Amino acid sequence: MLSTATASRIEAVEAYSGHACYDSRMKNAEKLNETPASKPTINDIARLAGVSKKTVSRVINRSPLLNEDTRERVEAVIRETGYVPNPQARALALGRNFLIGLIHDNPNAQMILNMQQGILEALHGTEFELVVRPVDRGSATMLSDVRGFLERQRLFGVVILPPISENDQLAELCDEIGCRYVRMGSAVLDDADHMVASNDRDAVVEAIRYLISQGHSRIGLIAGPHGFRSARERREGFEIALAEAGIKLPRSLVADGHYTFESGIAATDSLLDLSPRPTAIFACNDEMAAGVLFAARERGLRVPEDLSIIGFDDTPIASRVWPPLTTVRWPIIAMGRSAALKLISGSIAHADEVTEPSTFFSTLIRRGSVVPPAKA
Amino acid sequence: MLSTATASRIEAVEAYSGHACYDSRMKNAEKLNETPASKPTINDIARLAGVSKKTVSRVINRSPLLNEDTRERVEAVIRETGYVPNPQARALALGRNFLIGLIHDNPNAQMILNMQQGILEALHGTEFELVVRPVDRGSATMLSDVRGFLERQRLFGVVILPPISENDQLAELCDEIGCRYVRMGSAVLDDADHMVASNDRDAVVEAIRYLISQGHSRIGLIAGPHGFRSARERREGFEIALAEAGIKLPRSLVADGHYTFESGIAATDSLLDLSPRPTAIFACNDEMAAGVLFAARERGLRVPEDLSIIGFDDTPIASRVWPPLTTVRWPIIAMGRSAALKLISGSIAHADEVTEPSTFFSTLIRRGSVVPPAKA
DNA sequence: ATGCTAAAGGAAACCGGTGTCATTTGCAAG
DNA sequence: CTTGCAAATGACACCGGTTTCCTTTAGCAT
Repeated sequence: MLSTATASRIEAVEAYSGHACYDSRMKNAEKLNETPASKPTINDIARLAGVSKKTVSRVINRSPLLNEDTRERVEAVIRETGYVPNPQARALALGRNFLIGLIHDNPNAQMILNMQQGILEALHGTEFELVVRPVDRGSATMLSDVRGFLERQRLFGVVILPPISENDQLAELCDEIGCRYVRMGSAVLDDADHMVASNDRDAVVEAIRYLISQGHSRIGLIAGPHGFRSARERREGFEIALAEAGIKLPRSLVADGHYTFESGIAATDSLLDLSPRPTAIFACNDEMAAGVLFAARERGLRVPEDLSIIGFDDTPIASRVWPPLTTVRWPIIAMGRSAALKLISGSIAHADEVTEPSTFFSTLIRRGSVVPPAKA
Repeated sequence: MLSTATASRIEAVEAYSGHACYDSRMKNAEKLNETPASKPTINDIARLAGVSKKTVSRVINRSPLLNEDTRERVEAVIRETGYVPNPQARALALGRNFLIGLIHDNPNAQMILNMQQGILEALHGTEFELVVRPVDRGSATMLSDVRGFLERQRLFGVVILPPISENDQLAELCDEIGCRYVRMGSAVLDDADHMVASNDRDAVVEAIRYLISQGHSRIGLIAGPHGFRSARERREGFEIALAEAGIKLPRSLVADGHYTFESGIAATDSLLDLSPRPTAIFACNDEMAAGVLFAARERGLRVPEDLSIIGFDDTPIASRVWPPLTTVRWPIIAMGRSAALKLISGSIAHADEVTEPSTFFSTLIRRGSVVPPAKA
């Protein structure tokens, strides 16, 4: 008798040391347990419906092998009790979670958040939740970090955002672990089941054609960072459009950028030092385009009269500066939604035969930053 | 014998109907299972170390009741095998997940993302993951949505972002369910364990004092939406600063805004229609301050010569417009980190006695959008 | 030596689902 | 009237941890 009391005390200490969280809320939780209102389990449903656990499980999972009467009886009990299956138990039994991971290494907040929004729209009403996971592309342990994350959490699948999505090793890792994945990108990087792409190159061709149609021929380019697929695609679009118009430009009209505001300023400074200077600049993203505007103002240049500007992404900044920037909009939210649907289709009821598109098209948004060049 | 084969086929159908996901990757997963490399479980560790499951569990949970020899032996096996406890099994046994939820209803992408960054910094290296959950504050089912989310997922805790954090019912709901929570806010809304606050009011007092010190006395205010605590705090700061300087302004110098760019433009239009018009405008966030700048430009006003502007938040837009905006910066990332640490401290090893601050201080960032007013 | 206690560790139940396999029942064919 | 087979359902083990409770062992006073 005494030894029993002792043992209890011991284990109390043990528990305390384990996860020390004895605050006031614990008491509330205990009270909750006392009430009969604690959540019903599959056993409760089985008992109330007079069937076995397995039958309830079959109802939950829409097994076609059930008698209609049984199904309806169980469903009635489920409705009455408000029963919801415990996702942790399901995850354990299935060896797989109902979590979708979002892996990104991108500095563009708006892009990530729009992507999240699109994914969450697709996940809404399903049992899936979204887990975010930023990674450090520079880190030597990046791959093993992600591996640990995927293996430990046993995610259902992941959406990988650019630019880290361009890393083929990451995709291979997912394959190896058996984790579904969808990569977002500026061009087709993988097969249709694993990829959602925008057509950056075509969009840039359209943008540059527009500049040319307005009479520009000395057009500067602020490129994206080396090694980024989006940077390559956008630059190729630039070159294609010039080539088809028969315009040949000196190498000096192409400046390097890093997709940052500051790099946009620096690149613009070098471009505007040229003589004759360009009458228009295409920056490979809006951050840099905002830098172009900023740098132009610092020099007292008027935009668009003295310099036309086009950006890429249609982030909020593009419409908030003065003048608002002409830019390329790509359907981030729709792409996020599509990526998530690709992952979970087959696991959700109403998604029979829905094939999500893999390529999305961007559009040129014409605002006030482009006019014909001043007569020289 | 035949009936066995039949049953197998039946259950195969059953499984198919349940979660239909028979693609090529399934095969990979099966192959993985065949390899001996499949993840070790607590049973493997127990066997290899020659102890019981419970002892391994005690090692994992740092029970003080263990013999040092035993602990070291088990830890050695854990290291060798690279064993990591299965979070799903733990979640099931403990009745609680190792997931931190982020509940928000905010349109400000940069704020949410910075907050995520701060939280993830705190979570890094722990077993916790971050699950994001946007809610619709207008929706009638908001509370029951969140309830379902919390109960189903059995989250360890949640961080609630403004403005939804100001909803007391939400906090009560967390209490009732027994889910830890921390609310972020512009003023103290709850006790120190459940709250991380910035001092918006004081920050605005400082900003307005600065305008006054520059010689401004006709200062317009673009307020935030009714019902937002941050809007109230910032407005009070405005009034306090004017009162202490003995400045009395007509009611017409206060315009309503909704924290959006467009509402900033509209409010500015009404303020600049006044005669005499204000020489400075304080907008309660940067989005609206950008709207002020935009609207001023549309009228051909020079900023800052004809109109000084101060914003609030120091979002990227503040430094990317021309002229860059003087604004108030609050330490979002640090606050996010602190919120997460408040939640998990006690459950992580190295967090003994660390008490996280509950109030954070904002600073005025002086850029180019404020100069003394032109002599009238 | 004996008895008592505390420390250390193990056996088995449990968390709430799913998978495997067996059983019951109904019905058509032989 | 069996026999054979499919449909419907159930019993039970299992997923990988934690908790409860019990046993073994060692140390110490009597």
